[in-house]
Amino acid sequence: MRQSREEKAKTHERIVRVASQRIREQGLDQPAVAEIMRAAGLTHGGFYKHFGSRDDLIAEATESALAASDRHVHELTDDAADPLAAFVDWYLSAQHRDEPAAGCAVAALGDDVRRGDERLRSAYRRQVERYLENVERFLGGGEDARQCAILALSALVGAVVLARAVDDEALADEISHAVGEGIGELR
Amino acid sequence: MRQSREEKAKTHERIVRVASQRIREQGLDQPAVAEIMRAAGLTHGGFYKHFGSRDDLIAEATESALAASDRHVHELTDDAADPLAAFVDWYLSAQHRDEPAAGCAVAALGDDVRRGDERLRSAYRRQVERYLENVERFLGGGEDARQCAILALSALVGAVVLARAVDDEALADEISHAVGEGIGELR
DNA sequence: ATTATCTATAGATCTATAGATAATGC
DNA sequence: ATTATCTATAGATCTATAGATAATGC
Repeated sequence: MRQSREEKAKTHERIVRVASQRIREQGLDQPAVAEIMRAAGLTHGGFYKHFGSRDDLIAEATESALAASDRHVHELTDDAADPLAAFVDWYLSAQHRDEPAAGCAVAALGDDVRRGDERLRSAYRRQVERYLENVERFLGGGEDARQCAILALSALVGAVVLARAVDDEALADEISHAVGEGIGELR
Repeated sequence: MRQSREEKAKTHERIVRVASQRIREQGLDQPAVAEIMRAAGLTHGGFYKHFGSRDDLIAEATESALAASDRHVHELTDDAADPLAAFVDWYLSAQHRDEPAAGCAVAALGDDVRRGDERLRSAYRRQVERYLENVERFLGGGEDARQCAILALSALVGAVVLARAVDDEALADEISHAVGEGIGELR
């Protein structure tokens, strides 16, 4: 059953990708090693030839999930006529709200990262800073652009956290809509 | 070692109070029954005379934590000259940021409640609605007061989630300050 | 007699490791 | 010969239960 080194590297990446989705959906503590390996098409025994510990995988998967957010922002906005609108519309969309596994790790993992170690919190901060740089640029870089960017990002993250947690889709829609309107009026 | 019924009711409340602090600090999954009981000054064996299951305690503790937020808002604002400022200043304070165990459960448990059952998500929604009613009232109840209240609450929750998760106190302070300024300009 | 709490433990689950298997690459 | 993955399991931890203990309240 042994595979080549190239195959092993692909396997490693597949485990990380599966884990980065699972942690956004279930949190950092919930997905078991065996479950992640099964989802990656493997048994749990080989896990420790890829990672020193479960914590190592979780850290790598968290970093991967956060980096994916940054790539996604650039894909959405690099060629957009209105990059701020493109970013905000995605962030507040029902699809993003309903698919945390494929969405922003800053919104999906905030509470978990707070309780995590330095590596997790540092990666989280770096993605927050990248978001702020992007939103500041979208806003045109005026005098209070950074303050506006912080307000906008906080409102976006809060809106997604609230919209996902409440058990009322009409309220979730109302929150997303109101925050979208509010951010539109910031510039 | 047996105690009276009145004592038992007090014990029950003490377990719930301890649990409501632990879950805000550590999340819904982390604190073990034995750990909560130890923190309440008991052994784990008696737990199931108080609660049908661990999930029952977590649900009761979540409801208790959310209700505590509502009481706290009223204590802060009922006699305040500027209720909105009193609420926002508390919410964005370094003390609130640094003591999640005693703070707002909407910010501390958003990601966890999303993954939780109907009872948790319903209690969460009710507290979100109570927050919105209060903030709407603080804003004077104008035409777009509800939309402003949603924007303000989202920004507050997002700011606390971000400020707690990043590993840079200067950035955390900057986030809190910027969101406070931004909300001040809403009215 | 009842019952609130305690000690002890069964059963389940999870991380991590040991040793076997089989394909790679010298 | 090396090593990527597999099967099997040790050791730790957690929920939930069983039975013992001792204070309450009829």
